[in-house]
Formats: sequence, structure tokens, C-alpha cells
Amino acid sequence: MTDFKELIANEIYDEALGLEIEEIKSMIERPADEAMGDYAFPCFRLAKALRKAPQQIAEDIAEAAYKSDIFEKVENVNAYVNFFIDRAVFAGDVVREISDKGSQYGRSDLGKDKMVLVEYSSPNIAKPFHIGHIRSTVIGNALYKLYDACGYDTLRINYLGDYGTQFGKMIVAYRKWGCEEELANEPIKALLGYYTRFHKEAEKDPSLEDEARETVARLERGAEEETELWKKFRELSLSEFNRVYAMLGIEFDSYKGESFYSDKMPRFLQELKDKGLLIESQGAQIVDLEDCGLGAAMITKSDGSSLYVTRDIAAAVYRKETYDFYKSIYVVASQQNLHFRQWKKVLELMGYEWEKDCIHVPFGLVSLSDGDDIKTMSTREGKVVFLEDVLNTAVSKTADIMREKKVEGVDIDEVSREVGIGAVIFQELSNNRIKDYVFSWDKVLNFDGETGPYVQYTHARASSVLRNADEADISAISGSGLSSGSIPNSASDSDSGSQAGFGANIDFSYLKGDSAYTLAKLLYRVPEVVVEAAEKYEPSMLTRHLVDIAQAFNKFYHDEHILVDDEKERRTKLALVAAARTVIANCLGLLGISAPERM
RNA sequence: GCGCGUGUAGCUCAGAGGAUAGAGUACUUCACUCCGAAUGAAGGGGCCGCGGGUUCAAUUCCCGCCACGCGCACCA
Repeated sequence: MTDFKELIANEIYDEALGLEIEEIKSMIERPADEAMGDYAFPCFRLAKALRKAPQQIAEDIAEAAYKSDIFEKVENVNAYVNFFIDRAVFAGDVVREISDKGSQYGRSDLGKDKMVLVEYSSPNIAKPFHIGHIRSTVIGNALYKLYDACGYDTLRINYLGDYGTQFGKMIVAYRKWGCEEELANEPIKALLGYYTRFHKEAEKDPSLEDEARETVARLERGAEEETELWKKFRELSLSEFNRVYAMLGIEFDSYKGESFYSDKMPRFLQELKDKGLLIESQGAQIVDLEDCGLGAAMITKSDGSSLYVTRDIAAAVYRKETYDFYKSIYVVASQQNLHFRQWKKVLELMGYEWEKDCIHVPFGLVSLSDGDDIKTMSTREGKVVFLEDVLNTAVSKTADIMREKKVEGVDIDEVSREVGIGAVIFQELSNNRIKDYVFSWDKVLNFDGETGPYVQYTHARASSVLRNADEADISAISGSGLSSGSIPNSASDSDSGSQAGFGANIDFSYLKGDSAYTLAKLLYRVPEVVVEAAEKYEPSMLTRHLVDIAQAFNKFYHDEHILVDDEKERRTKLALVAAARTVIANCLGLLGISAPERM
């Protein structure tokens, strides 16, 4: 695909300006208002060096650049040089590229031979998979897909919370009030019940806490009975989690949880000691980070048992030694910011300079509205919304809508799943990660406006248009035969509208209308948006862009009739529809959402 | 108290030095004998939290304040 910024930078370049091509390129902007052009070059900053009025500089550049045929117009407005690309050239360039690359459009090989680890979801064993877990799960999955699309080798890690004091509590509670049958039927709900009860009873009887601590100690020593129970809890929980992952279409490459690292910690305790970082404080072992304003990182408790930071250090080193990652991404709630900063600092002090490649990707809190109160979810109090319930409700609502609309030719069961679950995922990926939000059924079940179903509907609509076209049209615009290779740099074959390689029956000047052109421009930017979303760890950038594409498509659909009588016009427009459909499907895929043909 | 984050339309949120600050939603209308109305169009709605500073230019960057959220040693 043509790099139009590069072309423009070359046009602008003049020794007298004292700017390199790259500098010019980075100064080129996209005007907020399309009426002001496709690209703009502000001249204010040049005024001092050139000792000329910015207006005049812009005027001179505009005049010189207008020589090139690729522009429809170049003009100076308020010291901006505004560039208008020849629309037929531009649209042809984009449509050809998408037709060529198909499902590969948007992908790149930026990260060739580099390994990126993404740790996400990481639920606690024996606790419910609730709506709060959706964020790490869905954001992490999208990041994995984005990095994969950028050509990186990837490893998806589910760092299960399968270790720690909670298991002492759980085991104690199970022994006291547990029931085998109950556990087999609905493991997590049963375990949650025991856990909740434990905290209630422990308020009255603090000795339960001691008992839990002793139980954990026995578990750590590998006592048989405790280990059996722990294994059982872990397996039952995992099979429930997998049910939800299957619904979401999410998989992992590694399920090594905290327990995996429990025997790998002594090495680091020794190392911390050897490096003189460990000090004793109130019976516990800590690393003093007061100087960096990070307080104290606790390494071992006063009873000698290990803590989170220690395990995370062991895990990080293990991963570095095993995978030699280029980047290791941790998709974990912003509540743990301090923990991650401490952990990175300790790694740094230990001399692992690769800690800078470990990236904490935080996200905001999900809370529940309880009347007028807003509360965080509490497993202990049993106040949670189960993710599985949310997904199921979204699916059945979708099925209702489909029956109401009498959608034909589809398996309602299958499609309602794709759309309902897609709606939940899309919602989650719509806003900046860092924002907190209050869970609301109304919001998650809204399918109008900027939602997943809206985008999927747009895809289905584009598919429908293509179905309505006849076979000759489709074969004329599909396959690699579409391509003419590189875009013409001269205007020789763009003004005439006939594009070599597309056959005589395609003429991109039919895409000069505002809505078609706006759509083409948005499709053009997808590859750069994918890279940016990956680099900023912000899937919502792609989600937003996808909504823009859907809006542009729908506007195009309303503004212009596609299946017109004129063959050339019809086929050209169909080529754009096919391109849009491809891109929408690709982008939805990167977000972990499917793109049904009908809904 | 200290640290981190967030404050933009009634509500939910985009925009991150530049041109007249944008979407969705809600509300009031309009458009299906026409390629899918889960759609599109029109309208009203704004001290971009407050006060300073840097700059040719600040909603955007810096400093202070206010409000809210999160975190601050034996949970993760």
C-alpha cells in the first residue's frame, strides 16, 4: 500500500527548509475536519528559522507541491498546507491492497523472531469467575491477538491463583461443613459457600484463622491429605473456568500457576541475601524501597512463608530463562500498581536489567451498583455477578431478538452465541482500560449504537449485499486478479479511472463520493491502528476505529445505491463493500469476536 | 497523611500541543412499494473540575488546589 505521508514529505522537502524527510513526515497531520484535506502540514514552527511569515511559507510549499499529479488540490489555509489526494487513486490503492491480502490485511511482520508473553485472566482457584475477571481475560486475549498480528511469537499464560492462605481456609471450611455431592455438582458455588462461611465463623471464632494457617503450612510441606484436597479443588475449578473460556473462545498455552513456583523461591531468597538487599523487620524479611518512595516489599512473612512478590520474582526469572522474551506483559488490575512497581524495583536491584521488558498493563475497577450504593465485588460476602450468567443472558437476549426479527437461513443457537458473547466482549474493549466502571445489565445488554452487534450487523449487511450480487460481479472483484501491483505514481491511468489489472470493468472514480472516500480512508489506516493498539496495550483503539468503519460503511450504504445497473459502477462499489467486509471481519477477529454472515 | 489514577454534553465515553472540542445514549422529529430499520438523517444540549505558568498556539504540557477512585507489611 502506498505511504501517502512519505509521498507528501517528499513533495514538501526542500533543503532551504532545513528539515529531513523523516522530520517532515512526523509533522504531517490529519486535519480534524475532512473538508480541510486528507493531510496537512503546519508551518508555524518554520517561521523563526526561515524568517518568513508562516502564511507565506505555506503558500510557497503549496505552490511547489501542486505540481504532482497525485493531488487533487493543495492549498494554504491559515498557514497549513492542506493536501487533497486524488480520490480515485487513493481508493483504488486501498481496495486493491485489501483484496490482495484478504484475511492477512492488518497483519505485519514487525515482531519477527521476537517472543512476547502475555499473562492474563489468572483467576483464583476455588473462587467464582465473576464479572470482574472479564477485564483481564478479554483485554489480555485481545493483546495476544494484536501482538500475534504484528508478527510476534506469543505465549499465553494463565497464572492461576492456586496457592496461598486461601487454600488453608478452604480446606478447613470443607472439612467442617463440606459435602462431597454438593462439591461435585456445582464446585465453585459450593466452595464459595464454604469460603464465605469461613469468614463469618472466623469473626466469632478467631482460632479458625490459626487452623487455616497451620493447614497451609502442611500443604506447603506437601502433606498428603491436604495436597489431595488442593488438587481436587484445582481440577474442579479449572474445568469450570474452561467452560467460560470455551464460550469466550479463549485458550492458553500455559497454566503454570503460583503453585508451580512454590519450590523455586529459595534460590531467590538466597540471592537477595547475597546481594545484601534483604533486611529483617518485625520478624519478616523485606526489601527496603523507602528511598524510591515504594515503601517496603515483603519477601517472607514472620512465620517464614512466602509472599506474592517472591513468587512473582521466581516466575519472572523462570520465564526469562525459559523463553528469553522480548516483552512480558502482565494484564492485572490497577489496584496492584504498587505491587508491580515494587516487584520491578526489586528485580532491578537484583541486577536483572530485563525487568524493563516486563510491562504491567493495568485496568480499572469493576464495581456493582447496589441501589444507590456502589460496591466492589466481594467474594467473601458472596456479592458477585457471575460472568457465565452475563454471557448466557446476553446470548438468550440475542436469540429473542433474532426470533422477533425472523432472521432466516441461520442457526439461531450458534449465531446468538456469536452475537451475544461478542456484545459482552466488545463492550469490555470499548473504553480505555484504565477507566473504572459500574457493571450494569442495561448497558451490557444494549445492542444499539456503538456496540458489538452494531459492528457485526454491518458485517452481515455487507455480506448480504455481496450475496445479492451475481456471480459474474463477484468473480470480477475477487481473488488476486484484482491487483495491479503498485499504485501508479503518475496520473496517467488514474484520471481516466481505468485501473490496469482490475479489468476494464472497474473504475475507482466511482468512489469519489464523500462517504465512499471516508470509508476508504478508514480502511487504509487499519494496519497502523493495529500496531498502535499493540504498542500502547490499548485494544480500545482498534475497537473505536472499527466503530468508525462501521459508521462510515452504513453511511455509504445509505448515501449510495450499490447494486446499480451500470456494470462498472456496480462492480467498483462491490469491490469497496467486499474490502470493508474483509476488514471488519479481520478487526473483529483481533478483538476475539466472530463475524457472522447473517444475524 | 503519603503515592498512583480519573475529572470533557443530562448519562456513557473519544480526542493528548494546533484550524469551528466529537461520538453513542436519552429527548424532539424525519426516512423502509427501494441492496438487511440491530440502520441512516436533522435538532437542541459544553467555563473541557478550579487557579496559575510555559508557548506563535493549551481541553491537551508543567505547578498548585478541589472532587472521586485505588493503594500504602505478614491476602493476592
